[in-house]
Amino acid sequence: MKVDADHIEQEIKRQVEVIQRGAVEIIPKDELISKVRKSVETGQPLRVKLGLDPSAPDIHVGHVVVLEKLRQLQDLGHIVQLVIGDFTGRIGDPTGKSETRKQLTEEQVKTNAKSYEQQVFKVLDRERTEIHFNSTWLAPLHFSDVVRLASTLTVARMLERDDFKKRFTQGIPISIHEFFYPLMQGYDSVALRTDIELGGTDQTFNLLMGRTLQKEYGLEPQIALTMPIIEGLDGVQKMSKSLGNYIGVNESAKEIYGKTMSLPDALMVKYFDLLSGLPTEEILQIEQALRTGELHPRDAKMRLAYLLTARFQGAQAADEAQSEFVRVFQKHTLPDEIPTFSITNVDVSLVALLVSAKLAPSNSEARRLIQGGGVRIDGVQVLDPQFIVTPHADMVVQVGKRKFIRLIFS
RNA sequence: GGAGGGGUACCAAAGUGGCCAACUGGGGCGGACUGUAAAUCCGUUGCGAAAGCUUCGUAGGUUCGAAUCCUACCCCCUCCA
Repeated sequence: MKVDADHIEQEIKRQVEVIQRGAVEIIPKDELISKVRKSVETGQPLRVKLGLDPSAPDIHVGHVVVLEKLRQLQDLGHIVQLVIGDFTGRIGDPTGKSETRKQLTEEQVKTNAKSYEQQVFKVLDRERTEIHFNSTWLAPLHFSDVVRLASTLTVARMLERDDFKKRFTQGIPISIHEFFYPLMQGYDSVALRTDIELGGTDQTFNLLMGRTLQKEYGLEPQIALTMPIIEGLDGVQKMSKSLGNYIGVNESAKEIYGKTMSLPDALMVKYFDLLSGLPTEEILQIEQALRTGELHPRDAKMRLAYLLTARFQGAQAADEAQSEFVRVFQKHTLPDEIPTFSITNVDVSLVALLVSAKLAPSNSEARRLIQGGGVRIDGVQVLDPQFIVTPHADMVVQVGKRKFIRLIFS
């Protein structure tokens, strides 16, 4: 009897430790412990929610930080609830700070959901994942329900949220309906009886909203678990699609490898921590070796790039990407595979060729590239914007460091 | 409902009748240096081979000539109610 009790205590401790690792905040921690306890004692898995924006089905490694944690929870026996915010998406967001969010049709939502599944299961366990669409419970709500929902919050409370506060004080518009997004997300947790909700630290407010609303509806409040936001390729701003500083899990092995290599050194350890999947001790070793100069930062980064590539595109693709990288960027030889571009065997201006091969967006841009020394033919820099190309088969045209085409005759 | 301020390129921000395809900074792109890192330096950043053409919230108007002046409209912000 006593042995059993010890065992349970141990298991609780183990689970809480795993859940805690790498997390920024767990609000509140003692409730997490009691939820885990209940789950261990009853054998009832916890329901762990993650909301997804239906309009942007490209998962990047910033999301993976959170997915990774979800996976760990699954491995502890818990259940993941993926909520696709199709209702939110269908309303659209006319004031989205980056760009007007388009309203999505049902068709698009479906396609995007498929795409999510394909990507998300590179990390998550399909067997322990439920997929929900929040229109299921949000669409049938009456206006009176909505008002009731809204009445639980005050404007002052809403303005506690960082970006609202910032925009408010800076005089940047906030539409009333934006206040509903946190409410909707919180209501998802009510509908699904969520035990733990995950998100980046920028989601803290929304995650807490779930707690507030659950209490309001007489449910046990969820735990908010936040994970660090990872900086993108520029090393400064958070990784996001709209900033174009991301590494997507669906990108080609070459891209993933190359983009990882272009990360600022300062970010390496963080990436190792949150994304490599290596055991903590090993990461500490790498960190140490980097500090003492024992390990060349380039080699550490190559290791990281390899691990990430292998994770999303498989070991074989990672091998290829790595040798390709060495060949093209370290030895400056031609890449293994160069996209071909077929032309007829007549002289063309280099400018026209660059544009038709999509190596440059416009003639003017093409000319600038040439004058700026960014264009090579068969490895030889061409500086004359009037240059006329007399093509031969297998001629290689290069723009910048990474864009190549090989000519073939049609 | 009233009063005032404002909308300029990817972003921020100058420009208030010709010298403006539009200062400057950021970002992007290209080059040099490297480890496709960072930092630094250089070039470039509407289209067009060029003449030139289309751009400064939208639509009209005044003028030899407008981002700049006028009219209407749309949008944003602040204060008051």
